[in-house]
Amino acid sequence: MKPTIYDVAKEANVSIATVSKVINGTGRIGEKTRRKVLLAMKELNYHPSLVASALTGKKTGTIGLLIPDISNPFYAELAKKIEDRSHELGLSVVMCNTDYDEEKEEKYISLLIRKNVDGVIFSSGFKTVSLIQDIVDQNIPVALLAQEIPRLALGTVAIDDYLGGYEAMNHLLSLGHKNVAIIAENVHSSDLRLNAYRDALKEVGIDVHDQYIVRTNASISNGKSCADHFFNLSVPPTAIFACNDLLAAGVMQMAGERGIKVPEELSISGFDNTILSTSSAPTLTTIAQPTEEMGNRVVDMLVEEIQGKGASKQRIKLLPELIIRGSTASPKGN
Amino acid sequence: MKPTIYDVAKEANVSIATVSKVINGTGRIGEKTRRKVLLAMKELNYHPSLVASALTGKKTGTIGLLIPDISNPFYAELAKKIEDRSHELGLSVVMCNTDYDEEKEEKYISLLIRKNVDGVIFSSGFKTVSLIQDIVDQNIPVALLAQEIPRLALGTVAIDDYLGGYEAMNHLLSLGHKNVAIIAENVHSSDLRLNAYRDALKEVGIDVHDQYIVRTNASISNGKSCADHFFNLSVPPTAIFACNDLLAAGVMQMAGERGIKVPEELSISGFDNTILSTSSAPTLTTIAQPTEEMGNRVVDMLVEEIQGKGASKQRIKLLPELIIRGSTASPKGN
DNA sequence: CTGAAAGCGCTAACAA
DNA sequence: TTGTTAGCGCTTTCAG
Repeated sequence: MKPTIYDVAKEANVSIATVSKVINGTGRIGEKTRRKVLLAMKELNYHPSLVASALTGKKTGTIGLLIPDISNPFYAELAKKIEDRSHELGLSVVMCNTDYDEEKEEKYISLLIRKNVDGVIFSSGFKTVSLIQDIVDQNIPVALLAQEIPRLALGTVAIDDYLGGYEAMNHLLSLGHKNVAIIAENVHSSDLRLNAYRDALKEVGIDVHDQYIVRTNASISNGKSCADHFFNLSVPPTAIFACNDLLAAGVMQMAGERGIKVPEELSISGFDNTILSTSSAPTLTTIAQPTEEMGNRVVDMLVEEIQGKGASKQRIKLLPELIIRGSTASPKGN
Repeated sequence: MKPTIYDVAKEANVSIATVSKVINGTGRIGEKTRRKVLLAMKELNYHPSLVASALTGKKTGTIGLLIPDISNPFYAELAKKIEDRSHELGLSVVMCNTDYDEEKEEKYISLLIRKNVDGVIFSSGFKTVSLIQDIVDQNIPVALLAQEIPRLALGTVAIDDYLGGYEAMNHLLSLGHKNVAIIAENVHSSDLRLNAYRDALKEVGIDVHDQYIVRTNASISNGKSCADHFFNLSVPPTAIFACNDLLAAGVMQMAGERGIKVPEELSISGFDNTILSTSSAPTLTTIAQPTEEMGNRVVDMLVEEIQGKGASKQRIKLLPELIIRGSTASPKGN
């Protein structure tokens, strides 16, 4: 069996209270006894049980991370930063991949509550907002990432999606494109990017055509089929704004398959600035999200909540940045 | 405060033992009481604490996943499959991103022990083998993924790396390449791929030149610098076998920067068949690992260990598959 | 400076 | 069928 605090106490000839104190550095302990105890712990290869200490009211040192799809490079990057920062702060993270599936979301929420996690980070793409309320009701600190929920007073770290959308559109329009399509996601952030899309078009006096607007879930294959749809229109767009790099990669692939040259015949802008945007050819013009800062700040925000100290809740909006690469150019004959 | 089993018992006018029984479906409970209890649980929005039940000797329902870099698409994919399967089986997974850092490895091992996880999956890239022994000593079930450790009698799911390396080399050589370089990783699986590299060359009577062999860590930028190194040789290789897609992507980028045409002037083979291999242009010839099956089987294997039933430990070697795409061709003048 | 003892929320005999 | 009770391993007063 795994050694317990009793074993250590016996080995060191002290009481369990004493052992507990040296483990936690609480109370005053004589240098000799401390050594004795430390030694006994080494000897027995003792690892204090977090389960037991959690039961006595201490924190579990665990946070939950709800993320829609870890195989999307953007989320993978975010997860990595979150994990990094959490680890620095001595927290471990339970990865909850929801696959945009409400049932999984629900199961995970319940699980996290039962696990007594210290807090949870909800990342973009969360469908069932009412579930978040469930967790808030349990007095479990929550932080929102890359997703703002207007009606919930929760600490949030996000980027300005409207601005990001506007930057992408502005770039495309200033290159001279008139027929610009958009592939948006079925999540809130895409609503804002879509608003920017519409506003940007109106601003330069271009009508918004519904046939140029499509919504889907993030994946390369969906990007391909949406592109295919656009290419089949009687007046195909000369530029496509894909609301994430995965979709953009799909568009680029389909363009390749149809023999459509990028950027000569078709300009493409992605969103997220993932690893995909530099590994494609041509490289992808995209909107960068500061994943590292987002990850750090959301963890820090959550930890502050957990420790109950400090700053009142806030919504932090970081600014996206347009990264111009090889997939965008002026339309032919411009 | 969060409701406890006592609150539920009081609300339902029964004892806590009864409540416990209906929660776990153990013992025999009258239909009426069961309903009463269930109702009380709903009313109070009660979630049984896993922490408490874990302390009484039950499983924690948690496994640890040690992975070197979740932002590497191959690992992200693997993590996703593992998470999927675990979730199906009612397990949650603590993500431990080690960054190939021995200190992090060590901290995580200790953490997982303290957390009383039911088992842990060590994925390729684990440096400090002795640490694995630590966890085995604690009687915590372990499964190895994509990484075989010859001296440890542990359940393992991996691919046949030698075969994978051989397939890649065989493809390159049969295209007529004579000067083939390799970029290997600093992990065990690359040893095997490197062996295959050497054997394949010898088989066709080509000398193995050390200048064509480089080892590094997986990243695009390392791929670029290794490629740069090769391009500067007096006799640059006409083909490069990169031991993973990240490195291959780097090679492709550097080739682009130097104006070297792929595949006309340089053939590239990757390894892993990640999302990168289809999003690049040209698309990348690579060796596919069956991530889904690997993920499923390693989880199943671990669970069997945990449940103590069944099959003796085994090493499962799945077979890799060569995927020929656009980045390889016969060398010029062949 | 050190130890005894009362819980934390739940499970699992054992009684009733 | 239901309840009583003794722990699980640890923290934390409160005494000594």
